[in-house]
Amino acid sequence: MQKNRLSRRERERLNQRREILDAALFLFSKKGYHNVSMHEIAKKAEFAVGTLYKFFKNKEDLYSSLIVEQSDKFHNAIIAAVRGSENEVEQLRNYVRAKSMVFRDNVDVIRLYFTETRGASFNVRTGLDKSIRQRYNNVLLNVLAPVFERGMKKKLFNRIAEPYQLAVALDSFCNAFLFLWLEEPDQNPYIEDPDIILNILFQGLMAS
Amino acid sequence: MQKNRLSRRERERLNQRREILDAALFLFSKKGYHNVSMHEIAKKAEFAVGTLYKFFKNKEDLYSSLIVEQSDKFHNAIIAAVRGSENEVEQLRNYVRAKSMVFRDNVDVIRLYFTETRGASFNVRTGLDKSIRQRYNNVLLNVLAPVFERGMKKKLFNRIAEPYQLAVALDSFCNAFLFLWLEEPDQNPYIEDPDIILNILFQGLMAS
Amino acid sequence: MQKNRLSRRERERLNQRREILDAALFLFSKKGYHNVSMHEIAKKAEFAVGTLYKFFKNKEDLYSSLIVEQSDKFHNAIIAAVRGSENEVEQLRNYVRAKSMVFRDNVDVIRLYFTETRGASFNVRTGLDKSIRQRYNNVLLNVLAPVFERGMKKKLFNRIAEPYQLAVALDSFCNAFLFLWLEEPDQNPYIEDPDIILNILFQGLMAS
Amino acid sequence: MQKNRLSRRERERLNQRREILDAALFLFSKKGYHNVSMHEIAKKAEFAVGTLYKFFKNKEDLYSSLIVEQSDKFHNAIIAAVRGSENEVEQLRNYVRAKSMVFRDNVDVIRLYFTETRGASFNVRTGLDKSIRQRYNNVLLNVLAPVFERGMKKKLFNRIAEPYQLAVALDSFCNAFLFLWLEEPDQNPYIEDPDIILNILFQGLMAS
DNA sequence: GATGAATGAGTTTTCATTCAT
DNA sequence: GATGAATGAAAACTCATTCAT
Repeated sequence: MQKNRLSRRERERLNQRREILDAALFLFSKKGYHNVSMHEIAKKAEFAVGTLYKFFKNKEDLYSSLIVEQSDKFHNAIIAAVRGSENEVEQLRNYVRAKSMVFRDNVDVIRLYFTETRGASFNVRTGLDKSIRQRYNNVLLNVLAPVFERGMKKKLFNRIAEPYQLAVALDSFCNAFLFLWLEEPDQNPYIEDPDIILNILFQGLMAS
Repeated sequence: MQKNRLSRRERERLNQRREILDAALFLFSKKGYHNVSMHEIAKKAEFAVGTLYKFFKNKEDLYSSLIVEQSDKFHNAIIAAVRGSENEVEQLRNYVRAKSMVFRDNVDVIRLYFTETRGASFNVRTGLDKSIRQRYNNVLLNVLAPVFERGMKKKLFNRIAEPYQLAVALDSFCNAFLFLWLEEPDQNPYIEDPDIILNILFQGLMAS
Repeated sequence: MQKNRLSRRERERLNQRREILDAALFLFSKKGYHNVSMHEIAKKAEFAVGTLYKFFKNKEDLYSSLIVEQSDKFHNAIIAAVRGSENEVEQLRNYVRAKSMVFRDNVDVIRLYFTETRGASFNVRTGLDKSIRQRYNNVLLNVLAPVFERGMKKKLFNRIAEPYQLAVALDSFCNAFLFLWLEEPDQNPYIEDPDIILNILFQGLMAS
Repeated sequence: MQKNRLSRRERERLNQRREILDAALFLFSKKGYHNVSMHEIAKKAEFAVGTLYKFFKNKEDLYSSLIVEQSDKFHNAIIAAVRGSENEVEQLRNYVRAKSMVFRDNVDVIRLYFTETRGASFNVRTGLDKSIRQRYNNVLLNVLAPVFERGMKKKLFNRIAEPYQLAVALDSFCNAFLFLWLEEPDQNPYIEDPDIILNILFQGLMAS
């Protein structure tokens, strides 16, 4: 039997933290950092304001924790997806598919996430944005780029550019097309079929 | 024919508006919407706070005007660049080159711009973000996509995807690579040579 | 005609400052620093809270200004009184008389003042207490002690102790007796007749 | 005769109370009533906050108990010192000596004590200050004044003032000079030699 | 009896906006 | 038309006190 069971106390605390973060996520993603007050979060989470401060040093800390947690969730889902296959082409498909899922299942958070990665994050004093950008860059560098690298070694892919550049390119594709989908889900079916996105890259990439 | 000359009054007003927007731009791009006060802007622009409200309905309006103005500047520069050539390949090069220039010359504003286009714009209640996204989409749709369209008609390009999709793809490339440059200007030389960016797309695109 | 007239604006501002300080003085002296809120002061002074912050950086600053101002008023009154005579014995009488007046006319502030000079001032982070103690020490050192010094030189006084020590002694007398009066005004008539206080010191001091 | 031994229970409780008061004393004397939280005291005393409320009704009560206890300790030490001799002159010396000791050995608490006796005690709603002032007045009235009274009867002292007035005078001397010592211990050696303080009073007091 | 998590009233401070001058 | 003093709602955060375990 597994031993890493938490005490009831600890489990309860974790649950409460969860509930606070969920409430905060809901509100932040709907109204943005500066338009959500701690009282609002407390009310939504059904706690007293003071309780929030037992879990998080201050508003900034709460927000950071939230963003880091969500980012990690996203990144991990993507990493897992890529590792779910041995075949490089399939790995790329999985990558696109996983990103699509993340977009689809987290519609409301995704804009928040992009504010911190692509946009101007003036919400928190600490370089939260930079830290998350770096975390994500690691995904590109250590997970996606190697797929291209291996594919090239196996002569599956033409070396039309450096692996890291291709990683950046594919990722940017996904973001761009998925944002289109975000805007008008009906007209842009990229979420259904990863190949729509991959095709453009593959034309030059695939060794005939 | 009446020259569309403005009265001294009008010119003065426009100048003042200009100065307010410049001050606001400087401050917003440095500290973000919520960390800049109207007093700060007034002081920087050397006007009284009350005066700001003669030109802009409120803080939101001032911010919107600023973003719209900057966006238009960016978009116009890009459109002009594309129209600077007759040749489709050259037009794509100009596109990339123009985007690079915009990034390079507006480093501080560019993040602000992306907050409103890619990230989560919670600064203003009105759908400023949506409006700007649409404006930019028009650039892709009416300026960049036709380049691909014409190139295909002329058999310069393979029809590896729909023109609009290619436009989105190329644009996302530019953004992604230019962001890398933003992060570490020294290691990422994309700004100097547009072909680094174009190459990936061209591999499959160019008719052999 | 005198030229140091202030503009109407400046006079008004000074008046407002005055009104704020008066309200604050009333409340602080009645309830103490920590038991008075900025809202309370604002209400009493009939201003909006925000206005208080136009005049004072923060609560601490408001309090400091108040205490420094009152202390200076007290000190100046005492200094002026001593300088009001040429005769050393009369100067000592004036000193006691002036202290009595200060106590009598500022009953409510006097405790506040002593909190900062004798007691433990934890109200303000800056060493306000030390600064005021030093200011007062200057009064003893530069105003009262010289009276004893001169009196000794003129053979009016016996040198029963160092001038500064006598200054400290006389002052402590005054405080002690005046506090008794503060406690039970009716039974302790020290305020009326300075000689009651001076007598004890004079017994040994006066050259027969 | 029943030995007034306490049960183990009671002794334990007293010990705990002691530890709480010690922790509180340390913190209050360092930071002042309003800058110390109950949690801080609980932590320092190594109890849960709730436990503090078993011993003291509330923060105010805890503070009052502390001040009263300390005051009594001071007063008793002084009373005992005076009673340590039969000779009136020696009794006055003992008084000064005992006050010096109290100051020297309780440097950190002494300011707190004076806040409650001389300054403005706004910490507690109840008239703690008044009650302590009265207790101390009893020391002057019932212990120190009688020394002067007896000395006068024995013709040791001149009747230069009423005994109670002399008591107040001597006490105020001590306080004033000991505060000087508190400020600058090196330059003011009053603690070493009680006669430095007594001399001024003695000049007129002592029957030649 | 002891604990310490939870509470929420109350505090200081900021800042967009107005309007008398 | 320009000014900037005045406003007061609203925010983040603290902490004495309670009470279920």
